[in-house]
Amino acid sequence: MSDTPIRLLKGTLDVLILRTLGWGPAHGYAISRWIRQSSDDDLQIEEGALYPALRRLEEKGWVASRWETSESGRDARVYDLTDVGRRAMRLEVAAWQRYVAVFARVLDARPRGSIA
Amino acid sequence: MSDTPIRLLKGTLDVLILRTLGWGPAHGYAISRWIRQSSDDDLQIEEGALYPALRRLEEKGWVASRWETSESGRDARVYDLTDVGRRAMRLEVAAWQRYVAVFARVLDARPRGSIA
DNA sequence: CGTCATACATAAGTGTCTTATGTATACGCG
DNA sequence: CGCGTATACATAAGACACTTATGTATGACG
Repeated sequence: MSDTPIRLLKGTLDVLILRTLGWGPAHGYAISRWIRQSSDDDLQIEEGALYPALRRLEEKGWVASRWETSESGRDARVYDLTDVGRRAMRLEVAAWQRYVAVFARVLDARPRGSIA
Repeated sequence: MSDTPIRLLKGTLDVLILRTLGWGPAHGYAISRWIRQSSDDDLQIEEGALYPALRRLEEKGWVASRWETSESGRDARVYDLTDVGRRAMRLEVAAWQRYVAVFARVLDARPRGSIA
């Protein structure tokens, strides 16, 4: 949409990945592509952020991975939400929405008189 | 509101400070208090985050500071938006809202079939 | 006169991002 | 057949902005 891709705020990538995997198993490249496409090219996930993030999620037990070979013969590591991960996804999405709501409260708040 | 204060996402503090100073000059402690109060105690700004952030904003030329002594005799460093800072505030608020909108697009997007 | 709220400051540690670099395969095209 | 592009993964180095911990100091209140 915009001319320049938006810079990711640190700590906000995991929920995007989790939500994406909520639609079904996918490999890293496909996750990245889905986020880019569904954001209308506003979000470009760098590989240097994506793969470490997938590792972290796997270490937390929220996703599981396995190597697969597609019909075309290409190898790819396919990620899938675990049961814990699916619950975490819902919690993380809710946490993000809470964050947004809290910010809206502060940004919209109007003081009576001086705040100092 | 919640039992535990929300953890700040990195990179999201500046816009809160700028918006707060948009209501008028204030010293650090008052900025922190205003953010806490207007967020209904959800956001607690740590001093280790606040003062470095104010320094950054001053180095960018978005805020200016001066030492003042209140009627009670206490010294405090009072911050105020510069003209550039006031424009930056509007841009930063808009950038945050854009970020939220982009995230909503991704989180709400529904694939047709598999994304992989 | 002790404790709490106010007020500022900085160092050390942490985590997650960007940038840069490397490897390797499939596919279309001329 | 050779070449560029898209696909696919991985990691190191660096930057940056938080948290945690610590320190100093004053005013107000009981």
